[in-house]
Amino acid sequence: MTRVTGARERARTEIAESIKAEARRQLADAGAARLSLRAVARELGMVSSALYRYYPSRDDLLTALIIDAYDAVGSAAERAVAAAPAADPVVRWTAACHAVRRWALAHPHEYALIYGSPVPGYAAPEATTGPASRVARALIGVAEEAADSGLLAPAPFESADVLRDAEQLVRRLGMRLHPAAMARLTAAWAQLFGLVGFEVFGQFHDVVHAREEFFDRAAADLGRGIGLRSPAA
Amino acid sequence: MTRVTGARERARTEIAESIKAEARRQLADAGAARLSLRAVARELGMVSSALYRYYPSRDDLLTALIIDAYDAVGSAAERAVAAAPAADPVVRWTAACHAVRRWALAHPHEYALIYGSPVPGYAAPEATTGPASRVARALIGVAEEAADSGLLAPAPFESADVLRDAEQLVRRLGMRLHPAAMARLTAAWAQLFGLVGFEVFGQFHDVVHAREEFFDRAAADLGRGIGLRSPAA
DNA sequence: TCCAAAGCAAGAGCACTGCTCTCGATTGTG
DNA sequence: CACAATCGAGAGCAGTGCTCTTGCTTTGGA
Repeated sequence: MTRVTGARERARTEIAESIKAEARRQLADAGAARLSLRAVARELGMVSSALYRYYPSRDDLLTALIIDAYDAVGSAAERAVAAAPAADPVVRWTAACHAVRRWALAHPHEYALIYGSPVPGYAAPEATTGPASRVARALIGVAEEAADSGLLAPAPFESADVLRDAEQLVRRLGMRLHPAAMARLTAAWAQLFGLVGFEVFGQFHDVVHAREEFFDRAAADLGRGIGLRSPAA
Repeated sequence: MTRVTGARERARTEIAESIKAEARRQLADAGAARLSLRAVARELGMVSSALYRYYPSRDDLLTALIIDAYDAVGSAAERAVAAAPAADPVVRWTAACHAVRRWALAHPHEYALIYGSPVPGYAAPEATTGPASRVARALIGVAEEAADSGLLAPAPFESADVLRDAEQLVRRLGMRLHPAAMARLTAAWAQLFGLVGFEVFGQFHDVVHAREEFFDRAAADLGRGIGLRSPAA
């Protein structure tokens, strides 16, 4: 895959990469709104106009950061699921949830970039949709395995339209979860980010102090809500 | 309450109000990031430096808008609860949820301002905490009434620390809900805004199409999850 | 090997931003 | 009436994203 490339091309991707790295540093420091192309260029010892050779606009640079961020949470969730014991779907589910939360707390500004208010006038390009679904795929994977082991209780979702949406979605993602379960999982997916977002964005300030425990219980309930069951001991 | 005030003072609050109104218009149009003091001043026929007599900084103007936004969602939720039939807590709960969702969809940028990523370097002043809790209070009210009518099933929350947080919170808000119920409600509260936020911020694009129905079921499940029960027919 | 073409950094410049400061004019009050 | 507080206007500062032009360097083909 790693084709041999000319010196120029190699230098180009290298510079583009260090621009992104510096941008990510500033993003982590001060947030997306304060990310300045000029400051990035300055820090890299180049003039601001030179930077436009690598990223045609601020939005393009942000898009690159967005894709990386989606990949980072996604892979964190995947790794957490892979590392969790295969036997108990509820444990696997909460492991994925905790991974998302941990990543979000460790990278609040990157989290805000992808799950917070969208940047003004910014439309997510197609390129982001793939990485954006990695967390969802990980969660769906847990539910599918549970279903295979007979540990996914049937939980109906009484709406033909919603079930149709769910079926379409499962097909598009190339997965095989039952539509009703998929519909409930979609809700749980959104609700998970409600929990994480409130904590990251400070809405739990002076409201919840025992946050890890609170989240753990809430996440487990979320998993049980979509029908996940622990194996009988 | 409405004290008689001098002409100057009256003019002052009037101007401050029209600044806020124009700012809200621009916020609704383009989002918080694109809200420009200079543009507001321009639209009002004044010079930008004059505006600083009324709002010492952009953040102060934003704070005023934030308070108004919290009040707007809060009152929408309160009115929805008041208008819903008193007999069925689940219906009352979902009515509040729908009110929040409707308001959010109608005012996406204001929603983003209060429940999206916090503006960089902006710390919510004390003055916002009151209005910020109105939605939560409305939801808690529904749960309390349900408990009074015997329609709140006991739903434990197995964590002493979390229960202590919940108890503290209930006391601070001057309410009387059972701590375990409060803990679950806190989670449901955050999850509700997960559902709403994902829809408003476009995360449901190409994922959920039957959104009203989807939300309705999810919100009802949320209510049942904290123990709300419909009265036996 | 030579040369045109493409890629690149640099600088100047445009229109915009939040914010500060100063300077007169206006206003309400002692 | 006089004085002090308040106010609007303007200039100005430092910063932003982005464009365009000017030369220099690297590259690939004749």
